[in-house]
Amino acid sequence: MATKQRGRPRSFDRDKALEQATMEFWRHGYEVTSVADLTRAMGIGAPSLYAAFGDKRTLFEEVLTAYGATYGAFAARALAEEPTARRAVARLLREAAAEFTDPAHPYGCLVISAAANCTTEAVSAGLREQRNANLDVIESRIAADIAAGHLPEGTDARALARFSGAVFQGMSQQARDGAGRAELEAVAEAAMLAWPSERTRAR
Amino acid sequence: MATKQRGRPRSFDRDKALEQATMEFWRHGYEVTSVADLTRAMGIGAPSLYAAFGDKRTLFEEVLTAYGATYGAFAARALAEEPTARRAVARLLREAAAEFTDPAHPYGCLVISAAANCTTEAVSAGLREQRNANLDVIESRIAADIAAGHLPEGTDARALARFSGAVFQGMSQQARDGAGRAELEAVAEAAMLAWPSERTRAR
DNA sequence: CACATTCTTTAGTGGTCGCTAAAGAAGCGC
DNA sequence: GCGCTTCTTTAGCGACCACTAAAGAATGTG
Repeated sequence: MATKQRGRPRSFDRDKALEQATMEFWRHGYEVTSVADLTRAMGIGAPSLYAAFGDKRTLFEEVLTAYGATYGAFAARALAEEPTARRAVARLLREAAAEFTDPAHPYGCLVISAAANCTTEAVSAGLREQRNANLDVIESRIAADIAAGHLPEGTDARALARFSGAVFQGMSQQARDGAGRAELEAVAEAAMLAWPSERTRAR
Repeated sequence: MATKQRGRPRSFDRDKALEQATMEFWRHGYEVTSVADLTRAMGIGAPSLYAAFGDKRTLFEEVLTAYGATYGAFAARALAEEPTARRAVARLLREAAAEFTDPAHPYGCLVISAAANCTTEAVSAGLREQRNANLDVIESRIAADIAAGHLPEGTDARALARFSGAVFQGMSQQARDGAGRAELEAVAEAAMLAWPSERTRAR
């Protein structure tokens, strides 16, 4: 309600500015990206940034949310839409190989690389929790498949989830180091060899 | 020759100061660690640091060299001393699980984490090259084993090396995120399931 | 039109960055 | 003792950090 806006209208596209901020944080990480870097990339003055997005930390949190809804959404989709844990992780890693090397944006995963060497404890703790939460999702999917008989009884769900997450994070690092899509797809394929084979419920 | 030192002697232990600098860079990364952080940790004034170690970048390079000869030496040893590529990588990952979680020093691998979000291009390029060089070592060991008949002919040496490196890097990240030694050992063990089984030369 | 509201622009704040000139302190040979 | 050398201490360089007060500009409402 009351969508009538009074006063001088904003002269820039807020979403596009947020997108540019995302690219900056993605490229250089939270700590190293300066407000001057951001304002230059966003094409606005510092007071406009602070008026529209709060301070640097708040802007970064909004960037993270937007990232999770766009570039990072493939991960949640893979883990939610596939019928089994094995297929979910296989798709997660396969799509990560493509996403991490897409030349349309910085390489690797923002949540993994932008958090590195972050001295702002609140930010680094939040990102760490986000990564560990993703591990929990994978683990619970594996546990469910074990309970359903799709994976062998002796399977260590926590270890297999950690392993899968480690490969995911390693792929992000290698994408940053210049690995190409095909190379990362080979890594993803190799990783799936470590998984126990699935069993169909019937039989 | 001419070991006689003239002038006022240095009042601090250079090696211990280097060790303290190593810990700082290891904890916070190259870019985020300030010279003020370093001088505080090393217990010396800024001019003493510059006289003894050059500038920040030169000090970091010396830290890297020292790290490779001590905390990071296990990796080169594992890759050099084991008879086969498979055993070399298995040992590399197993020992990494212990090393990355040793409470006597910061978690993870300095070469991997200290380079993250490093805007000083010379530094980040050097570290990237070091990581890629390690990949090459693993790949050549695998290729040698394929040639010697220890690994199946169809084995993709580059992919298997990249996979192993990705797990190594992922383990470093997870150690930084709080994973314990046992958990990382489980990851290492899982990773080795992706390797083809070895064949002895005598059929 | 005047006025209130909200944005942008200009120009800074105190603090920290990597780094260093200059002066004082501590060892050597003589 | 004196001078020479090399270190440490003090103090501060210009540049950048995240952030903001104040003034000007652009819209709405009356």
